[in-house]
Amino acid sequence: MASFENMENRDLNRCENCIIRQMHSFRALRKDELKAMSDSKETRQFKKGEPLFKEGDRLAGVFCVRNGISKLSKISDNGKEQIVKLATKGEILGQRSVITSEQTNLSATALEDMEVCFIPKSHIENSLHDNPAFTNAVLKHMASELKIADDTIVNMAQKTVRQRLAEVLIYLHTNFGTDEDGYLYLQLSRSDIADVVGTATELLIRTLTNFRKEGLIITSGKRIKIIDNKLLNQLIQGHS
Amino acid sequence: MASFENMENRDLNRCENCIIRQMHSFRALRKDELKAMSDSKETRQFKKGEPLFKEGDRLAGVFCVRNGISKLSKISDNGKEQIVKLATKGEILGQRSVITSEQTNLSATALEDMEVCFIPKSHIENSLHDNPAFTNAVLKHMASELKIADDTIVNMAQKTVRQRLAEVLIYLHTNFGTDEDGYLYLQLSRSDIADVVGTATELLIRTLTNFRKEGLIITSGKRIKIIDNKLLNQLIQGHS
DNA sequence: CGCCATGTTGACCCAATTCAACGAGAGTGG
DNA sequence: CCACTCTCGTTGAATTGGGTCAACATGGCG
Repeated sequence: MASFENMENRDLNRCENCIIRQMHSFRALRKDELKAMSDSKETRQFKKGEPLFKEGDRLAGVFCVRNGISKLSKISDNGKEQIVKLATKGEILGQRSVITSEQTNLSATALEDMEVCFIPKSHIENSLHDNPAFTNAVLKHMASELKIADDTIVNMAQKTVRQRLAEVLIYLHTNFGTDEDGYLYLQLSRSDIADVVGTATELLIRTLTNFRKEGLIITSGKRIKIIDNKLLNQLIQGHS
Repeated sequence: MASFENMENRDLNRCENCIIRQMHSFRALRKDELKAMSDSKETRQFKKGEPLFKEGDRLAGVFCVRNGISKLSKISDNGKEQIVKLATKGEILGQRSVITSEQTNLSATALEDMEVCFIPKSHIENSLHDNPAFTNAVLKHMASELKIADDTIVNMAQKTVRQRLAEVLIYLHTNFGTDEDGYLYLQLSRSDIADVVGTATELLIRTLTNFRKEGLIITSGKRIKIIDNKLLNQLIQGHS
């Protein structure tokens, strides 16, 4: 019996032991909540390019990313895609729409092969109902998401494509890191980068070319390596 | 004694009786919480143009708008102001930064003479700590703010000034209504409208002029009247 | 080997910013 | 009361930034 419990404790597929949990509001869940969650959760695989859900879907639960990266995006009225956020290991997707009991506002698509836990929404609802610590943690998280979103609004409205690209490159660098050669780990397609920046693919490529000519970056195929972090950072602020 | 209590109940300056309260998450507060809040709240007046707080301030509490309208804005790195949100009667300002115990991310400025209740943050913190219904209400509210912000990101990134202006006009119409002549009640300055739309004042004015020529709106001084709501709405979506 | 998706470049056009000038109304002080 | 200034609205014209279309390269991948 003791050894059985031990085994269970070591099982990394159990939410109780999931390292991912440490990274976000699920940290505030009690043991019993985690156990129940773990018993009814479902692990799913998504291949690169597959949608986790689409804008307007009604979700029966939330997705907890164990591995891989996904984009959260929306098609604007004039038909162009805008990527609002990149979500990676440890992030919860679909939380917002479960909280408000609405349809999802954004689509989620795998940018790499992904491993994702699907957690039925009843668990979230129950915990929101009777675990104030959890609710508070979620609230804090949502508050900082809102801050980021507000800042993004200002950037989109006021900055040039050049500045926004510089910002995105640094974001990709600090959040997803580099491979052994110093190239950005996350290899987005040119058109995905354009959709993050909020511009056309052609202009995105031209701006990348400029950066290369100015010695700010090096490219090798689709891979990008940041050379002059400092100048890139200056770019974001002052005009030039 | 009985008559005294009666008087107190009718006193509209008491949070317990404040009509504003019905409009938002404060509805979820208990009577005792409201009483305590009411005893330590402070009513303040702000004149048109005065700041309630500035980006980067540390707030000792939140502001509950009783009357008047304010803008929440931020100066971008290249020095231009972007208005992120207009807040009116019944809205709570500074809530986000109190929740995350951070400096404010946005500045708040009165666009009209305002009457505002200042509520020390301890009340919010206490209620978040021991009134789950309140926390949930705040969470829901923040979740829908986040949705709005995400949509704004997409609009800013993908729509033209013409489309964004159409959107803002309709927003002003539906949220703040019109005077008896059908003109928009909220008379923003041209440069404030430009700061909401995210463009230069000159272009804003030109776009307004185009709308006038096309019979979509009428202007009289700074006042604006929407004539063709339908066409304006179509504009926002399809290109034209 | 050839196909299809993705990356790249050129040229053109429209959208948006910027600088400059001017007019009109709202105080304000003489 | 007028002249003054200040801010705000408005218009013109020049310039830059960004979007679009079309052509072509490149590079996995069946």
